[in-house]
Amino acid sequence: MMVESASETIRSAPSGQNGVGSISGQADGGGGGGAGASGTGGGGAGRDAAAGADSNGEMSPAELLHFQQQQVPVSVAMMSPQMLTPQQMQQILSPPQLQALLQQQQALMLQQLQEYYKKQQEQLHLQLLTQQQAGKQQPKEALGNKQLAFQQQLLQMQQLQQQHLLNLQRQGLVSLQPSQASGPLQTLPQAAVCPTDLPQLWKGEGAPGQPAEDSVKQEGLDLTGSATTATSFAAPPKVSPPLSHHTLPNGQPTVLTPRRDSSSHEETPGSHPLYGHGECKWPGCETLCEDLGQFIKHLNTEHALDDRSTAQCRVQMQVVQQLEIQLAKESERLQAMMAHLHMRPSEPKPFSQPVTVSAADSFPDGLVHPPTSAAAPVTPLRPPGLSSASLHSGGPARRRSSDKFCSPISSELAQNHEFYKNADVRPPFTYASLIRQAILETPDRQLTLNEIYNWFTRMFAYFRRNTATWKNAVRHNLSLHKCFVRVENVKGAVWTVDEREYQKRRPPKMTGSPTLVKNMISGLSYGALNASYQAALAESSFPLLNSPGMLNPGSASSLLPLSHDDVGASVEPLPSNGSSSPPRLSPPQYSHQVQVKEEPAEAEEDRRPGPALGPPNPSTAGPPEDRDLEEELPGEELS
DNA sequence: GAGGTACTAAACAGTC
DNA sequence: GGACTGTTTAGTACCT
Repeated sequence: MMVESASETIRSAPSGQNGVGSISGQADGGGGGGAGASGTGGGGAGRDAAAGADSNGEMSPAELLHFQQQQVPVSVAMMSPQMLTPQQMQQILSPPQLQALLQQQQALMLQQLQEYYKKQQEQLHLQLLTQQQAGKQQPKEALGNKQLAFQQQLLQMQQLQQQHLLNLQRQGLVSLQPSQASGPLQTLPQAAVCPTDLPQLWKGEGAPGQPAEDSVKQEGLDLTGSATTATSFAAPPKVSPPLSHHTLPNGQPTVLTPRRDSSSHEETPGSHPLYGHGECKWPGCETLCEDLGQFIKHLNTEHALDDRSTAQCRVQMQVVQQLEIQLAKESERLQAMMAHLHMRPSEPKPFSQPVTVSAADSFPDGLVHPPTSAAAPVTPLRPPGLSSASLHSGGPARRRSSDKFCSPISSELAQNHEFYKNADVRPPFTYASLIRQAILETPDRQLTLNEIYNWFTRMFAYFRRNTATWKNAVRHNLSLHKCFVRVENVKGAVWTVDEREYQKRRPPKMTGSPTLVKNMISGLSYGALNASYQAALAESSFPLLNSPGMLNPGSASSLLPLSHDDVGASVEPLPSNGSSSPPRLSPPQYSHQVQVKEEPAEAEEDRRPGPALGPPNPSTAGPPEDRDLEEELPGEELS
């Protein structure tokens, strides 16, 4: 339960919160991004802060940047509360005293910080308003440039704000609780730190001087980090800033490594990972050092254990995390591509589509699970409609709600065939439905027990282990459910499915069950990733969902000749009284399902490499055993 | 809480 | 005798 809810949260986070987090949230600036600052910044105060601007309230982009850069050292100085280093304070003060002092400083710093950024926001808004008024007499290009400059400044300011808050966080002055932080505070922890943010982040505090063009370029790149989710600016939509959105055709943001890191990270023995090509590779430094000794000296002096270095280290940690997520995504993409290239072109490839899931989404427990089969590499993806609760379920998993009532097993399997085949994930279907699916997938609708076993192991990586358990369960289900009919053959016995019995054992509960409807809708939302799946559901599920009882068994079967299975079965209102339906009215599947198998299982097994949904074998159509079973079943139903 | 359903485990018997 | 197949029962858990 916890896992599922957590993963749901995570699932919604990557595209939404992350994207809006650091970058777009900033881009929103006066709007949503600065919830703390801009929320109160709508007024006209802060004129003194705008003293650097022209009397007209107009500022050129260069002036804006200059203004902003001038403000930075002041803010840094203001936000550096400690005359003593934290280490010194720890030595002097006792823990309670330190705690009290920290809390006091936290309150003070937060107040100052909020006031400062509030002023900044107000000033910016004022300038923007002034410029908008003045821009009525100006060409639109000029207005666009000024607005762009404001946006850029806003971005820079908010990045600096993040840096400062990061500093405070590192000092323990600000606790970054996602729910309590105001404004950019809460955006930082989940922020999608695009690698291209790095130069800007590093230099935001340490390197105030930055060319305007570089700033524009970097901010443009910054936005690509969240370009897939939000690129909204506080500016009017008319303004289309010439920001370069480097987005791949598949929608993934381009991962651009920082320039300084574009060089290889070769590390020779005796070298330092932060030293290469004669310069310091500390983020944002690039100080030239002639040799390693000079670099070490530089490292100890310039990058000692202080707040700035620690904050930069923390940011670097976030960068690494982001890169790891990116790596996970790209690995998934690679796996899907490889799977695609090794499959028949006509075969459904449910995971070749770019499923954007976060790493936490992919790995519910945060770990990379080794493959359980040497031949089956784990594809740690969650198929649409599969809740995380059903992933890696070690014990008895109850998944009735997501089983037959909601998800058509054939569609699910067709969609996620590769997933279940490779991932050690228990399929969210009952044994009965799986057995039935295995039988119905064969041309002659019959399987021996061993073939059922083989189908399980072939289709699901999960069933490649604990064979005794699940095979026992399969046998148990075959014997327990009347829907599975054993037909004796000369060479053995085969199992068939009595569709009527199968549907009979599950009374329609779809209507009037909020949970089921909810689950089904939820499943449909996942299915939206696949157009065909959605279309199939639209044809089958939704009409049934909207108008229960409108379909009779025959029409339901005609919708999906082979696999109307669970949708039809779960919705079809079978008569409670078995005698009310004509006993001889065989469902379409049942009419041709019983055909005696003439060939050994292994040979047939080899001819069916996958979930072949081929047409029934005409040579075996209409055997006499069909009649035998039909004569046998009505009596069973009438009993 | 009752009833239905599903899963797991186990015992047992028959067959090969 | 062992493996496989099929049946049955019991306990447990989940859901309605």
